[in-house]
Amino acid sequence: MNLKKLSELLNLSQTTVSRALNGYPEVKEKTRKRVLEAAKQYNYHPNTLAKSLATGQAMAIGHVMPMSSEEIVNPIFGDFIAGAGEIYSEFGYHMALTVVTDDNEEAAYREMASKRSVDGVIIHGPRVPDSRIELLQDIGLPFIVHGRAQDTQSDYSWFDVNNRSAFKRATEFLLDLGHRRIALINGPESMDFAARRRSGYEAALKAKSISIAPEIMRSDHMMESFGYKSTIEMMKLDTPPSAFLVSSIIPALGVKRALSQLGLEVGTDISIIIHDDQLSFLKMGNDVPVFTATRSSVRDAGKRCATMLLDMINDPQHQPKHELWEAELTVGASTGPYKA
Amino acid sequence: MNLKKLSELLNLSQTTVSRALNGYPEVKEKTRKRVLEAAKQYNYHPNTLAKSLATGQAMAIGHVMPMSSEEIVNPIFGDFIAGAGEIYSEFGYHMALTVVTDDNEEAAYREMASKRSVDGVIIHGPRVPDSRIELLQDIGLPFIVHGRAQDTQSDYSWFDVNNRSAFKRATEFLLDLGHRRIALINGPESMDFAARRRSGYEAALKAKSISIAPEIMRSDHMMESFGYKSTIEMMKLDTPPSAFLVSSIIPALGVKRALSQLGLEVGTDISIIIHDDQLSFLKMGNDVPVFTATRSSVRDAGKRCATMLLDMINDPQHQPKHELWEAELTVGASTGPYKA
DNA sequence: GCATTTAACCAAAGCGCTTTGGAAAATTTA
DNA sequence: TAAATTTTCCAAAGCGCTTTGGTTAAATGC
Repeated sequence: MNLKKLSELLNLSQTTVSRALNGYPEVKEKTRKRVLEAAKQYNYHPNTLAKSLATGQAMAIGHVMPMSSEEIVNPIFGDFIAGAGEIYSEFGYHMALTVVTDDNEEAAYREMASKRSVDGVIIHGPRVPDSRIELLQDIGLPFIVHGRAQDTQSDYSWFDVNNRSAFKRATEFLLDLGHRRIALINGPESMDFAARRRSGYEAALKAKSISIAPEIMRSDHMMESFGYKSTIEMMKLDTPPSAFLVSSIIPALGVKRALSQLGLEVGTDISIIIHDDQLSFLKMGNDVPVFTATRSSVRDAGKRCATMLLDMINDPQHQPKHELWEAELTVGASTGPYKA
Repeated sequence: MNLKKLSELLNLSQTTVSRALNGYPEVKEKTRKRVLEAAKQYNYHPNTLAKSLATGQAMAIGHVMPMSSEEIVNPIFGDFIAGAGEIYSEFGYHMALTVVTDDNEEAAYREMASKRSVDGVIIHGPRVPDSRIELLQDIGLPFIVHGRAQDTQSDYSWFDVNNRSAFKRATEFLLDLGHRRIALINGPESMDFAARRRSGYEAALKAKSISIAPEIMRSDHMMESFGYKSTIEMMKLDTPPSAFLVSSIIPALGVKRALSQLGLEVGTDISIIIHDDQLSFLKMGNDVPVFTATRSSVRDAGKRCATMLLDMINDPQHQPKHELWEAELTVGASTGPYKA
């Protein structure tokens, strides 16, 4: 069923049928009703491609899922996409997902722009600095960054969680419990968020005149095994850490596994505090959370990013917008006072 | 830059330029070279929408991501999509992702078909029975099921892991170690894969004349907390299980957490065997895996499904195809002989 | 009652591509 | 060298929609 057939069936012009369906005023109410009913009866939906071609709006948002050389899929991605997807559905957009290897990422954006297959894109996992920002500004494709990049001259829209303050806060929490030797298990420091987290951690230590100890700071892809391995190694040091600050629940699972294996009880013998993206499948603990954490739902972040981007797209003279969310500290069972 | 401008620049007709770019033979080699160079120079990419409209091929595959009422995002999804996406990229397709709440899923498929925005779809998480199969057959949209559904009359294409044999094998492995009371922590039994897994588990028990004990069998969404809670409860029984068979690494983490908390050492005091989808971010253990597991990479499954679907789409008179992969048992540190 | 406005509809152009059915130019055949 | 064939290119139609610029019929103004 297409417009032509439907209009013939109704003895109306395509113009009128189209207008009736799209809610234009220059069509009699009675006619509109007739059209809507027929559309329903014949399960008519306008061909997306034709519509997009005619209107110049692809009604799609592009997401590029970079596949690191280590072939790790960031679990954050799934939850973020779920959030964003909800918003897209609500407004009739859909999500065009492209999987690329790291080195093809720029080409992927160029293609999206040139093919006119999306109305905007979301940039995931910004690095410091990130060439994608300038690229998209050049080609003039609306975009929003989930996170921020540093060292960028120009202004652009971003949504971010205040990673620095969250990690400063978390470190202070541990310091207040009496911990002085606090390990940092961070994400890859080429990533902007990891750099900011480290900066927050260091700021809190400096404020207490505690020196930064590189031997208890690690940064890598946030896998379970990374947390495990780092912990095992650090606990062998002459003065091992008494607390761990971990960038994600995934490596934290590894930290916990290592500590259990060493016969240490988390929350009493040794403390763990994490940043929790509230991944839906890893909600742990009921009344008392398993991990003390700075929390911020990545799902909600997805929703917000999508909303902001759609707003931008539908407001031609939009100015760059910024939004910074504070993470919330929730105390769980994984932290306790320093035990000598 | 579009075809018209490019052809004017080249002093050629749109026809010739189009043919040159698409590799048709009726264009002089010299001309083709000239066209290709100009296309590159001006960074010309054909407008996807126009191309799709003209050819009738959307060059897109639809994925519907159902959002359960519990709002859980299955982490499997991310890895599967990464695999499928790789194949799509390779063949110039893209992925159209739609997030829907459970009750809107059928409508989402109908819309995709009617809007002609995708050339085919992948069905995730088939249930027993699953109405989507008949629906898609009705509307005539090519599809492949990741998994299988039962109780379906007609033939359709699917790709599946042999869940039954995997769980039979895993159960037998535990039985051989002397375990007689084996708990099953399964996915939701409305899901086909979970039903098959249970069937494999029961078959192995029956073969040894061990009775099925409902009090040590659970099925629910595969969250960490589900594994934890189930374990705590089961270990309170008069005759608690001496081994756990767990449907995914996620609830297995919860099982392990509960057992550690109870002071039991996994692998000696009590055994865990899991089905491992080899989620990239949860690779645990180096030489010896943490968990004994039946393994099957969901990432590879995504690749294979995508390949099969594209094959179907490009072969108009395709017959339904089926592919069943066997999971591989790898022994890790989480299992050991039965200790009275 | 006639001119003017408004309401309701339509024909046709256009979005940017592919593809059909020729036509002109180059090449081969006789 | 003229005819037949092949090569190379092009004009125009069509994919299914939206939208511009009418036109006709009904309503309003004076």
